[in-house]
Amino acid sequence: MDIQLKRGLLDVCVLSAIKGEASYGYKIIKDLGHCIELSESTLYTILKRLELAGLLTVEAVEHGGRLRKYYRITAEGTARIAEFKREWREVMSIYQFIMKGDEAL
Amino acid sequence: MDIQLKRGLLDVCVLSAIKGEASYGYKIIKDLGHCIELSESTLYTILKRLELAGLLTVEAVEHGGRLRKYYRITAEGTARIAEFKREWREVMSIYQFIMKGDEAL
DNA sequence: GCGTAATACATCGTATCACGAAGTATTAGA
DNA sequence: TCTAATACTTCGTGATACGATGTATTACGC
Repeated sequence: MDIQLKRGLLDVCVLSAIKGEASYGYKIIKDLGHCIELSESTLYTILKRLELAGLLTVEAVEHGGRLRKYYRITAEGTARIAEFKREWREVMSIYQFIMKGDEAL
Repeated sequence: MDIQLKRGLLDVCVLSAIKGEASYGYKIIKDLGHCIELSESTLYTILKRLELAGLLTVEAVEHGGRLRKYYRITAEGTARIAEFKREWREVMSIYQFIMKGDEAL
């Protein structure tokens, strides 16, 4: 799918992927793979950005001799999802505009 | 609204604004203003990009002593809108994923 | 035992793109 | 006469998705 179209969705997708329970990079990619594909470099960039913004927290955990970073959503992160939900109404009205005059919406 | 969220919409919005009849920059901004705001620098950048991509054609017309560039959608431009329509199904399924587990969708 | 895939995270450079700032020019109205 | 509206252009910047590449360990097939 179009990269530009993904841009506004990715951050919130990642937040949504950890909103239930803490998760880690590799798992997030697998979980999201069903509906939206993203590369590792993209994900880790996003995770770092979201951490800096305070939307999630990180906790490194030893797992089978390997390091695993668990990401947990914060209250700000949850608020971001709620904000997205509000913005979505605007997005839909733009979609309506684009489709205006088109048969079979 | 969030810039990232706008990104995937802007090009198609502009195409949609000229899909009925040819229009020019200043008018497109006014027409789109109802549902999505964009600055002049943004619009003219988009118009040039869409022209280079063959999604629209330009025709300069003298109007009241001033130059006015009329933009007209091409078959490729119309196809782009149709493609967007198809992509939108994917976007909606991503939206469903984000909202999953949320009361009151 | 050995090679390969899977797991797991990180960094760098690049291309795309929306936008503010600033500029040019004309016309209409206060 | 000054300002606002009309109309288009260019430049620089910051944000960001991604491919390429690198590092390490574990698990599995042969």
